Amino acid sequence: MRPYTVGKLMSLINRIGQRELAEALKPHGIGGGGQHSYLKAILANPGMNQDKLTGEVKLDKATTTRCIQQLEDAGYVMRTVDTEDRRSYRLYPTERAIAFEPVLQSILDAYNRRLTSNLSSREVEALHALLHKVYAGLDA
Amino acid sequence: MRPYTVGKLMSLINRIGQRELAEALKPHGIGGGGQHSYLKAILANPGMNQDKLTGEVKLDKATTTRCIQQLEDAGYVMRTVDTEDRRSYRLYPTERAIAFEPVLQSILDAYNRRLTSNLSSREVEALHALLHKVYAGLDA
DNA sequence: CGCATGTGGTTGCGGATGCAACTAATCCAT
DNA sequence: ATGGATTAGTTGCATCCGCAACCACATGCG
Repeated sequence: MRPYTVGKLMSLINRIGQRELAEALKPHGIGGGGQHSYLKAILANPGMNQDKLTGEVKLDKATTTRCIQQLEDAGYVMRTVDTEDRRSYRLYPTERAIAFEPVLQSILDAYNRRLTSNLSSREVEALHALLHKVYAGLDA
Repeated sequence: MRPYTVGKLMSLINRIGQRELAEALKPHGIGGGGQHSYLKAILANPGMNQDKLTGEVKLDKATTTRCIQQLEDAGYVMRTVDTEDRRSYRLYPTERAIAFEPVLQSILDAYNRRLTSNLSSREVEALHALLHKVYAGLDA
């Protein structure tokens, strides 16, 4: 009675969800994938360099380079060379990004609500805790 | 330090998991992504055409074309033109695929066990049920 | 019949992402 | 200090995937 495994379900949910989220962000000039994660991290922690950011977002540093490039082109992020270490950049949100933050948050909230629209708040909590455990197991 | 959202957790888990699964399948000439899903579906239901298969696996029909192509090249799948409808192919597992089935199943089982290695069997059940609900909500 | 419509499958294109190789700057041990 | 590791970031290449345009065959309606 279980047509799909846990792995397959996550794969399906994720693919559908990512597409919907990308669709919601597109009108704001923000591409799909991790871009919104990067922007959120920069808003929460201005001045970070790309390496730290890569660690926050848990993607590849090459992906970081490309997403930051796109966010910069879209006018959400500014990069300045770090005078302490001229290999690295310090990343800051632009005015546009700061003004956009509440909108971004509302889009992400709506997305997470949609993901869990079939679940009671107790179930959401349970799912969250279980996924945390799963992730902790993989990370090790 | 804010915790990850449900959406982000699924994204993280899925990315790590897909990579590991692809790694486990590579020695057998099976690429990552949905390829194993297609092979499993063909083994379970020989003679299907690609359209039905696309529905089973829930991916795009273009992706089906490419994955079947790869499975055929790797010697796991044979295609014969359907004499009833010459537009479509009937898909069959090769001897190699049939011999491989138990191995494939063990790899997928190991993957799902690894995903849930931090969870009790009761928790696995709960996670499974919750993901089903989430998926049902998205599908609608 | 014959053309319009529908359907199975393929291909072109673009986006996302990881790995590996590379550049430039920094750090460290001698 | 100086050469070898290390580190921040970039780029090339490969894979995966969806959408849309397209082709060939099938079906249905007049």
